[in-house]
Amino acid sequence: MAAGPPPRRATITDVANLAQVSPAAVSKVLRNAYGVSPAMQERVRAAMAELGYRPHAAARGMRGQTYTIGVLIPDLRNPFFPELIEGIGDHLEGTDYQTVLGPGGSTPETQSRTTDALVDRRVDGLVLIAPALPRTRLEQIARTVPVVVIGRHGKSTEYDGVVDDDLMGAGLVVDHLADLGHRRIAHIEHRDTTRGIPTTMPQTVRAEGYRQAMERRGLTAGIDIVPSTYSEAGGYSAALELLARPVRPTAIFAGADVAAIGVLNAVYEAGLRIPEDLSVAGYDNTTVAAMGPISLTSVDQDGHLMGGNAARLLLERIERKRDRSVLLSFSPTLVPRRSTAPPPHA
Amino acid sequence: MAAGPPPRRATITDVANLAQVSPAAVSKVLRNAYGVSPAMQERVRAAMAELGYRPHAAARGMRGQTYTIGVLIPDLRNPFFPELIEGIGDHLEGTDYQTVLGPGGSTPETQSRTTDALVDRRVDGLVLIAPALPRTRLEQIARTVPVVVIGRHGKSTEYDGVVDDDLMGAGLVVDHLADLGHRRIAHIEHRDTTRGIPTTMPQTVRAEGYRQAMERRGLTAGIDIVPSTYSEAGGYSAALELLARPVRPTAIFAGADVAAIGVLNAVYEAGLRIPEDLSVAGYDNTTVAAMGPISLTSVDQDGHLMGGNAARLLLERIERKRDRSVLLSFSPTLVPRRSTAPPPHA
DNA sequence: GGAACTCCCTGAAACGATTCAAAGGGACTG
DNA sequence: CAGTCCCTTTGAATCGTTTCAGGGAGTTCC
Repeated sequence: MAAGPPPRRATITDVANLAQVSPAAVSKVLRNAYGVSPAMQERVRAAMAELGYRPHAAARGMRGQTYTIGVLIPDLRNPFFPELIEGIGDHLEGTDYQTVLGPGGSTPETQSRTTDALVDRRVDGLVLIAPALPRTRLEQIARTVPVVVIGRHGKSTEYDGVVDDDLMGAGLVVDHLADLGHRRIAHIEHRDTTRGIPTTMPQTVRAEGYRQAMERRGLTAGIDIVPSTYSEAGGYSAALELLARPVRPTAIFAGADVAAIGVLNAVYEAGLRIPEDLSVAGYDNTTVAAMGPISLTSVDQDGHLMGGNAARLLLERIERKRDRSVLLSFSPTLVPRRSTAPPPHA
Repeated sequence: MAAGPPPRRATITDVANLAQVSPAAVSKVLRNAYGVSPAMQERVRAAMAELGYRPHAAARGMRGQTYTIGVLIPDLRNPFFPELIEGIGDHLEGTDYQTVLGPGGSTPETQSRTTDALVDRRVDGLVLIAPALPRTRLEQIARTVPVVVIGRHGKSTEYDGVVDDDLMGAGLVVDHLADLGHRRIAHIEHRDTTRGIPTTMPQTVRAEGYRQAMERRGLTAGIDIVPSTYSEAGGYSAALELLARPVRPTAIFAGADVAAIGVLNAVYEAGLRIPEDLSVAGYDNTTVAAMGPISLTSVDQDGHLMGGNAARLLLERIERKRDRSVLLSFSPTLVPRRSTAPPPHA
């Protein structure tokens, strides 16, 4: 109906005046605080509705909370992250909290800047997705504001953690390939050259899981790790290197789907067929992996579940229901597809 | 070195005390405001550094600005959006502004909620990416805070716009296919059933561009639009429908790459070959399109450029350098790949 | 019937910055 | 040398909300 530009946003005082109560009372209603009669509750709500009142988050933050949860997201292109975000958002649905994303980039510097920016904006809690920051920095942040770290394996007393068991995930892939009869299974690892990248990152654990599983299956001789990056270009160059080996591997386990795609490109260009000549597996079970023409065997982490739990842990901290730290480790599952099969002449 | 938890965050007053100046002076230094002597500038900066002072964004927002740019991002999985975000971020690099993303979902209701949440947090400006909100709502928001809308074709006096010329883009695809000899070119359109979705959305313009181009090329009889959704499932089902036609199209132009992927799946399962039996083209030139095994002909929009310009327009508004609205329209380019070729027996 | 509790509710003081009017101090002008 | 002007600096008010210490009005209990 009314379409004119509101000359001024209604404040808590406006509401208080209209409802004939004190601003403090309105504040209580706003926060569902204790000590409010139904009658006043009613009147205040009516006044808020009439004025179209919306609380000023920044002003609230000056004394109390901002009802904002900050999420550091390093790489917007990583198709796994939206799952996490949705998990977080769904868990926060119905609460007064609002998710806000800070694009953090991939370097410790940019991530540090973005995290600071979120802290400056007084978020009530922080979810850090696979942060490339040293542990001391993480703990320093966690002393300022409740923090949940997703995807880092190290434990800390300062913050909570949610991880996928990458050690197990890598094992699932090796077992799957070994069961098919492969003995020479190569692995593409993400090896970051930037200093300050900690060893508790998923890529390191995945490589370690690969190594352990190979040993467990008695395939120590077939261990072959190519350091590269989790990217299409990284997978591509690593695959070229592997295809040039005097004795080629019969299977390539890329530590991430994106890298596996690069492998597919290289294999495609080399004129080899998948899975007849070479098996390829990835990690993350991204939507790309599921596409018909690609059909990539991959490891699935339940991102939605992980995100939801991260949000839960964070709220527990914010609402002071818990004060000791927790590390939640989820088990991944293998999703076999057409990119893996028994090796040639097996 | 010092690792202990700072007992309290330094405030502007702490800085003022240490530097022996007034808080107002510190505030000026902070904002690079006029009327500050180099000497004081120097002393204040030193004090800020010594205390590790960081401005409290919420408190700043109470009177002045928050130095925060809010970005509404409807679908985190859309691989085109990261380009835009990066473009925005790069343009803001070096300024005091920080980008913050609000995950908006795909419905008008959730997008409206997220936008409100950003406004409640007093962002200085708002970039709305392909918002599914009615124009009146957009204008209402724009009267509260500077707004740039990306991807909507309608003009408004209240907000600025940045669009890709989808009419031209669709024409590029049709021309390309027609040049190859195709006459029966089908199009998959995104038809939203939700009420309140305006007709200035890209999908509508793309469909119109397809129609106009077909007529221009004298292929009116070959016009065949399948309403579906821009998603893998949507492309899949639309392709099934098209493949079941008594007279099959020789080329399918999906309005988005994701939908094109669905088409590929269906075609793959039907045992047809691309491009020998059928040509397929998409839109958006996502990373998936470039992958070797897929190699999808697509239309490229320069997202980085568009995002950067959106940020520029927004800053102009925030800094009051301009008060009349602008609509920037960028021209897309065609990226031909292996998924398109002359039709069978041509 | 008075003391002790409960409940609701309120006034005023924060929170950390920005803004604004005005004060102070030189340098320039006539 | 007084008057003007300009530039730097400051004190105090202000933004919208929460917090905190009480104030009043009923109840309950002995």
